[in-house]
Amino acid sequence: MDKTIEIEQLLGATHTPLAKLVAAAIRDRITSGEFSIGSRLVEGKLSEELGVSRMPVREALRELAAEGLVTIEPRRGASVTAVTDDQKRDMIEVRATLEALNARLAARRHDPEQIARLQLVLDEGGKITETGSRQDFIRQNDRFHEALADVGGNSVLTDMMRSLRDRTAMLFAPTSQLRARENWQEHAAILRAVIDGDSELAALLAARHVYNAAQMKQDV
Amino acid sequence: MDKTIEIEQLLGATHTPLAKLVAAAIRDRITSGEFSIGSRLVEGKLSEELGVSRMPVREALRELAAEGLVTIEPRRGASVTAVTDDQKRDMIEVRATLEALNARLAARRHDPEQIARLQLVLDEGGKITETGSRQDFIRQNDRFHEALADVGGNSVLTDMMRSLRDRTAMLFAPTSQLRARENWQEHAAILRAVIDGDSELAALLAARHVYNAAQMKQDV
DNA sequence: TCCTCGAATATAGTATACTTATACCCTATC
DNA sequence: GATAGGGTATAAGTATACTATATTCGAGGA
Repeated sequence: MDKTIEIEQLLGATHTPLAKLVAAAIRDRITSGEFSIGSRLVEGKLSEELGVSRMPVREALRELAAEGLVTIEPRRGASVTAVTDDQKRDMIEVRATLEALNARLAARRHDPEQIARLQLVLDEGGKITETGSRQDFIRQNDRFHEALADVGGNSVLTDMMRSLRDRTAMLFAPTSQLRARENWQEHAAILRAVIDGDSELAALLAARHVYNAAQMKQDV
Repeated sequence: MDKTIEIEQLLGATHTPLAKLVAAAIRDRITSGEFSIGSRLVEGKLSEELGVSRMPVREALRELAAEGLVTIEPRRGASVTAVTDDQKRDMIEVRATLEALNARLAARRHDPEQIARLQLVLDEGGKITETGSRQDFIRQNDRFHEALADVGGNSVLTDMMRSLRDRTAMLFAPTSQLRARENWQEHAAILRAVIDGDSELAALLAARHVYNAAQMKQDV
């Protein structure tokens, strides 16, 4: 039972609540595809596998339900959320709108220090796009969006965008080296608009960026 | 202990999980101001008061934390979320943007059946504004926004708007009969734009409506 | 007098045990 | 042979008991 040992070590090292670690473990297994869409997540099974009691597992499942990754039906238990095509469209639509708002705010606030940090992330990402692994790219992509959210400076918006990013992670995985490069060029264009203080352009580019990354036709 | 009896009755009547009922009870006490901002919500105390064990209370607190109503610090427990002025501004900004998006979508989709239902809610609300209690008004207001979200037809958006509505409930309580009447006139104007299929006007009115309800200057 | 260290208490985190509801399967009857 | 009803098994909901950590208050020394 590797997972058990792993969690116990983590428990010893950190003071993080078990539920958080369990949630992370389950989240991993879902995003990696080990738990396929619609499969049931039984509290007892998971608690045995992870070597903890049912309570932390239960809490973790509720947490993941709040994130939208799992669905809980009363007296029926938890299962991996099945995302319909409609819901995908909905999420992307909202995400595009929120990213646009954030880009607009970022261009307006125009905080030099945070923009410098964003520039740094962008430059790093340029290299990673060429040489790094897929995993590295995804992580750096996340960093860029997080940094851009910081420039925007709206904490509520930041949280919501992060949540949506997590929930759409599977949909947005870059399909090719070409798409990864395009993706990063779009980031650069957004940053330029932010630096220029061109809020409308920044908003437009950010929205379009989401649709492009989702490889969907934008019907606005 | 009235609350205890109340909950037990509900438990007998419905098959809703206790945690849901507990969450509702705590939510009520927070929004009604009985639990003031920043006050600690101790699991043991609440479980005693409500006549249930700590587990449902614990789950309820996590649920409320996910909604943003309470804040949980590891090993420190839960407290009523203190919302800073900055965060209020942030929430209103995001809410205005999302309501605008929804109104735009509603005007585009233009579903006659759902629009008819919305019209019904609007008409009812007109009467309540004049004769009903403050509580009735708040409930009807909620119904209108929920119905408008249905017309928009984006489920993800609907959930997010509901969450934001809950979190900003205190900020939006109508301060006067005059404001309540204005509020309802704004609703009527939004509906008209939706019926006309004028998506841009609907979006503009919806955003402005949020800022007006929050009694904030709109700086867009 | 104030600061620091430690012990006691309060409270969150976790485990285990018990209760209740749901689902599935088997049997009996039509 | 099919369907309805009951019984059993499985898993969620809830309670209680135990453990670990944080905070508070008091005592002792600087």
